[in-house]
Amino acid sequence: MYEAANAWREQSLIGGKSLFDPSETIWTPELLDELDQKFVQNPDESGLNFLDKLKAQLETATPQAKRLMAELMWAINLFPSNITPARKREMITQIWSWSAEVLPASQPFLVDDVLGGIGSAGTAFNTHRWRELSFLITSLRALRALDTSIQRAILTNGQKFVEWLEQQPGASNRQLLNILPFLLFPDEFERISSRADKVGILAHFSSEQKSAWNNRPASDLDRALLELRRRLETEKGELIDFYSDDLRSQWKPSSQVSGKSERPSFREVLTRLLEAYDTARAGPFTTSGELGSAMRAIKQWLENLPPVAERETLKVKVSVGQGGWTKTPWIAILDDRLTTSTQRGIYIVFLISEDLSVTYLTLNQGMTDLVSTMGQRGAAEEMVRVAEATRPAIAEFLSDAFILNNDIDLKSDTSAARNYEIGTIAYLPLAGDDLPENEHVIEYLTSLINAYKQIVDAHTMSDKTIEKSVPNFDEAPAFGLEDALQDLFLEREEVEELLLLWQTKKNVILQGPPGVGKSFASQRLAYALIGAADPRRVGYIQFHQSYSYEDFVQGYRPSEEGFSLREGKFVAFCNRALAEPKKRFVFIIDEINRGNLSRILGELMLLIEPDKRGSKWAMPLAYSDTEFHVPDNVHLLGLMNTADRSLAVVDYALRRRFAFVELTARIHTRKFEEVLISNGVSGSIVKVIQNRVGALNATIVSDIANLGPGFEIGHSFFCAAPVAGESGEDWYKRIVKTEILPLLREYWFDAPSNVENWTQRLLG
DNA sequence: CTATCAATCTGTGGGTCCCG
DNA sequence: CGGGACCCACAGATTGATAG
Repeated sequence: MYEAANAWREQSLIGGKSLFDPSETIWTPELLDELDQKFVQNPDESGLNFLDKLKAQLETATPQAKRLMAELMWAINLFPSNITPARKREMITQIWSWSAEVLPASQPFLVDDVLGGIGSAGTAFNTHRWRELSFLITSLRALRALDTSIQRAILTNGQKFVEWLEQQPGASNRQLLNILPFLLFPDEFERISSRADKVGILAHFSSEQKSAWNNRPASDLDRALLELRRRLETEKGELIDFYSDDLRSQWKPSSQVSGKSERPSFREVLTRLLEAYDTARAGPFTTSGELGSAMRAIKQWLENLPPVAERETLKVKVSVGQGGWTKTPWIAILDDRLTTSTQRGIYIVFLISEDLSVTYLTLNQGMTDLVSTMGQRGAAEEMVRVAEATRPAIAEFLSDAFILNNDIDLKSDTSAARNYEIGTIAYLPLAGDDLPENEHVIEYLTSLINAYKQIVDAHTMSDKTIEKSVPNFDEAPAFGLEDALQDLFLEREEVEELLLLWQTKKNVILQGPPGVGKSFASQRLAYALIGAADPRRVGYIQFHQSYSYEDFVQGYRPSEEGFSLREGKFVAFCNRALAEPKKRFVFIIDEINRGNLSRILGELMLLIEPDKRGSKWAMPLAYSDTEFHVPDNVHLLGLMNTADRSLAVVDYALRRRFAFVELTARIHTRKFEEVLISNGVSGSIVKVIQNRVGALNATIVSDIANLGPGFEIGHSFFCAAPVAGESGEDWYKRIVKTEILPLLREYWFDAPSNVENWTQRLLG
């Protein structure tokens, strides 16, 4: 590419010869004047595409002028990488062909290597192509009017070139003003086509503001950039690229969303979408106007929903059709680690029935890909198989309102609708005229996203590639002590001891202050105990004040035909464990101290004891006659926050049935240092954390009257890496301000001076 | 019912221009 | 100075139509 650019300079700009056919001299003032007449002075405002208009404009031009136009087109297309080489070739040969001459075959200047492009010029370069082309023609005409020796000087000296080019009429805002100097003098100019980016880089790395740089001529910017590049390269000792992820995040921070307006209700945004769609589908397909805004509105609503917003990998897509109206509009939430398209994989999707009477919130599967590989029938079977394998793994994460089958009716006869119906794993119908309140929608979605996360985790942990697209729970990968140790802050002996204790006592409680990684550890320990990273065999619930026996064991729930007896989460889990007695199962109860244990467990209080497992202890449950027991292969893991003062003293019943394991803050361990360093935090910041937070913890521990060891600040607050572009110091301050200080205010709510004092000490 | 296709969309850009 | 409008090219997505 650089060679081609150089050849262009020597052969055409200086020599005046045609690039593709050097026997002819076409880069002449006369031909440039002709193109100026036909093209620059003769704009075509009609609605045709660029090439058609150009053809008409050049209708009466000489063959030489047409060939020159083809080569000009070549020149302005040398830089952009956002236009494919094939497209570039097509345009160039087409223009050349208007001259009634075939482009000599096997052009070295038209191969992919030359036309592949060197940097994106963005859409504007295409949109404003006519401006760029006019600018090039005008400038070259001006160049030719100069003395030959001056022409030569300009074309061989980068500084002279840019100073001359920026003087040409219409130069401001032309991307060629950035592109041409780089093409001809790649060592002196940046590979940047945008003035805005140049200004952005300079403003970031210098003391001058954007506005100051904006007022400078292009040559100043380029000189300053060259200096900057040399300085940075000396500092870093390696070549730099301003568009490398590392540097780019520094000078071009991603735009942040401003959450200014009040959040509308889900009911409003969905109703608005339905009404706009209903109105629009009477006419020809288009998503402009009200329908488009309604689609954007619901997309934004979902994107800003906390459980979606806090997971970067979740993407929202909305569709009402493509080319034609779909009978089944949908709004999907996809995790891009599993799938980026509704054509494959598992995802969350709202499906709207054709008559708009009902919207189903579903967990569903992409079908298009499957159909293309295994045919309609095979795909249908596969989807049913996947749905059946997935349901048990997610059941306990889903809100009770969900129904775990594919019995939905989209009231449409299209194949798309039928495939959605077949692929449904779980669903929740929302009646169009009676949509739930925001809080309920959020609750449903949160539980569904939680369930979805299990599937994605199983998928990513099993290290299967997307082609398999569906997690295979039957082949959950082995997970052993070593795997657990990799991520945990615990010593080998501690974990071995814990696992041994857990195997014999069956029930363990992990307790500790906030931020010691209890939740994180619980999953790894569970996998280590069962020997496989198999989410199907790990249950999880979180207790709260209103958690009840009915939720946990069994109870009557409202259903279509009045009330029906339903299994609680734990009983359902035990029944699954019963079916596979050779395998271990783990049930995790987060915040176990927040629920009223004897009220929630009822008679199970007795049955969970390690020596009361097995069928001989089976007894009927409160609401039914069938006998129940907790199988031997079910292990319980409770999580308890020792700094939670909202609860009463842990009662004796709990003490007697669970073994207690204490997790402590591990700020002074080598592991802690390693994790932080690998996150890009400097050693000095690590020392600062260890000193200051260590001192704080010492104070907390010694404050026996109010606090004590159970209130220490845990290490995991600092285990999240700095965000892109954030310095180690900013990161530390952010964690302190957003995580640690709020906690301290709670701890010392009656001693604000303590908080004040520690705010100073922590922030230095 | 299935397989394939044509038509037309959206998403995504290292974009600019212009308004408030 | 932020944000919307602009509306090109490409790649890929989506869906109804059509033929088998």
